[in-house]
Amino acid sequence: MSGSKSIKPTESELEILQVLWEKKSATVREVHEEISKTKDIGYTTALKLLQIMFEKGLVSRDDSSKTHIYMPAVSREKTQKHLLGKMIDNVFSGSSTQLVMQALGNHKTSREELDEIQKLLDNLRKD
Amino acid sequence: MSGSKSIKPTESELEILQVLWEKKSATVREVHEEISKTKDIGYTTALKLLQIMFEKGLVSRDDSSKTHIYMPAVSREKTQKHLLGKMIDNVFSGSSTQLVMQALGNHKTSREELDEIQKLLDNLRKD
DNA sequence: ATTTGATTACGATAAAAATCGTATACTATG
DNA sequence: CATAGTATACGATTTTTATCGTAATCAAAT
Repeated sequence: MSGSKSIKPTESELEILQVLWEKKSATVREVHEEISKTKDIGYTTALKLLQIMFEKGLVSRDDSSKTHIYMPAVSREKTQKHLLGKMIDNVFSGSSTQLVMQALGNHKTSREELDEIQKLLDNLRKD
Repeated sequence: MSGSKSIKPTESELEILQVLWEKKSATVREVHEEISKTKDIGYTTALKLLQIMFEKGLVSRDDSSKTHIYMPAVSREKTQKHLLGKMIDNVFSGSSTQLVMQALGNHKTSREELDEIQKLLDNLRKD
C-alpha cells in the first residue's frame, strides 16, 4: 500500500499544524508569530521544525519564491482520527464510549452542541 | 496550589499504567509479562521505566520485601481527563464536541453503548 | 556455608525531539 | 552595484525517552 501514512506528529508539530490548518497556508514568519503568542520560541526553531516536518511529509511547501510558503500535507480530519484512535487504545483501553462519556462529562457543553450530538446519535441508531 | 500535578506520561508509561490500573498492583515481572504480549521489550527496560515512573511520582511502590510491588499513583480518571483536555486543545482547537463527533463517527459503537451515551446526554440536558 | 536463581541498582548508549547560533543567499533600494 | 534587511540552510547542542548489559544483593535450597 502506498497510503496508510504513519501520521504521528509530536506536540510541537501539532501546534504548527493547527496554525496551518487554520490559515490554510503560511510563511515561517507567520507561523512563528502565531506560536509566539502562547510560547517562547526562536524564529529558527520554528523554521527548523517546519523543515523537519517537510521531510517527514507532514507539510508541503511552495519554494518558488524566496519566502517559502508552507501548507499542511495531512488533513485535520485524518490526523484527528488517527490520534483519537491511538488515545482510545492507550488511555481508554479500547473503549471509544468511555472516551466520549469522559469528554462529555467534564467539559461543559452548550445546548446547541448537545443537540448536534443528539442528531448524530439519532443517525447512528437508524441503520 | 499543591496539587495540579503535571501528569504527562509518555506512551510507554501509559502502557505500564494501563497494566497497573487493571491489576491494581503488580511486580516488575508481572508488568513485563503483560507488556510482552504485545511488544518486544527487555525485563530491565520495564524495570527501569517503573523506576523512572516512581521518581516522577506516576507510580508508588511497596519495597518492604525484596520483590517490589508497584501501584499507580495517578488515577485513571484524572489521567484520562488531563490527556483528553490536552488533546482537545492540541488537535481539536478547543472543541470537545468536535472530538465527540469524531469519536462517535469513526468507531462503530454498539446499540448498548449508544444507549449509555444517550442516557448521559439526557442527564446533561436536564439542568 | 555455598550455590543457584531471581531481583534491583546503576550507568552507558542510542534514538528522537527541540532549540538555537552562525553562515550563506537572495532582494530590494538607494 | 553596494548595502541593509530578511530568508533559508546547516550543524551543534541539549533534553527527553527508551533500551539494555552488567554488577550487586538477597533468599531459598542443597
